[in-house]
Amino acid sequence: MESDVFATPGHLINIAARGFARLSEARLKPLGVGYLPALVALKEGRADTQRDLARFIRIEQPSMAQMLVRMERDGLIRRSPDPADGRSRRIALTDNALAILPDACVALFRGNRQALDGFTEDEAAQFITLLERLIANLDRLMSAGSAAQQP
Amino acid sequence: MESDVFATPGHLINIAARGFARLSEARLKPLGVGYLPALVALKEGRADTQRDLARFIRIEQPSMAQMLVRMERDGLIRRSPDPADGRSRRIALTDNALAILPDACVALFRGNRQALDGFTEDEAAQFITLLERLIANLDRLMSAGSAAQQP
DNA sequence: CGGATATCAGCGTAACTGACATTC
DNA sequence: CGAATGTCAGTTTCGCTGATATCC
Repeated sequence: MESDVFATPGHLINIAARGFARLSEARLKPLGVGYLPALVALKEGRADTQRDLARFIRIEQPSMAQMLVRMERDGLIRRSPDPADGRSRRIALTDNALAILPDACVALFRGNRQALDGFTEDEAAQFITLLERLIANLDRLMSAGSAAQQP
Repeated sequence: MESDVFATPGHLINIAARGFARLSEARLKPLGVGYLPALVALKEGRADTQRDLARFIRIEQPSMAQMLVRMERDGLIRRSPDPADGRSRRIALTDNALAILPDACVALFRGNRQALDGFTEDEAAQFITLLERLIANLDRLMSAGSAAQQP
């Protein structure tokens, strides 16, 4: 069985993820790499509380909280008490973030386009589709927990 | 132009990588997730010094060194002075690592197979190919970017 | 000496768990 | 009261850079 560990999706995806991270870090210079999904989610109104953001980004609350602290430190968000719920805080983008976001998105899209250099339209589209199917499988495996084991 | 940040390869790959990491962490219970590539590289004789391992795994030397410290701490490797080169140390797998590795690889392959559940043979093969092309593109982008630094 | 190998020291991010406080 | 929201504290992993030792 010539199964090559170094040609598994898991390993390759890990390499690709690190490559993207480094490229993005170089290009979105002043901006934390991991911030963008949260910033865009906020801008598009997909979430405006820590809880919703954490669910959307798919991380736990403390991780989200920590990121929000950094984002606030970096002047990207502001948090104000929620009048309707004393436990909650409303998260809003600062003007600075709104000013930076468009360029950051442009850089992001450009990096993604270049990463797909040489891909035909069909290949790019299928790649996205396959990735989404793979992620769905991983979700299913995790939520199914350690109970399900079928070869 | 569809500008959905949440459907970019970079973002999806990042989600997939975290999914794989969590799945692997759950399955390779006693084993550090990131260890496997190094362990397999050692077993297959693809590298036996820190320098070669770092190049193969594609991380910097201090990162590799730190991982080797953890691996040594966890009883997976042993390092002995290289008689032919006083600077270098030969890295060898312990019996414990050799005993654990096969099962770990089985678990790894099973996870990868399950992640590709529903993929046809062609889809799986093409997915790998596209990933490798994407990684090559990222490599090119990074080396080009750092090489063309002119003040 | 100059270059390669490894290590030390320190930083930053990203995630986790567990234990609260506060408030609905 | 019980559940939800958020924060605090501590840990681990992983990666980086920069600054040495040491050796070829």
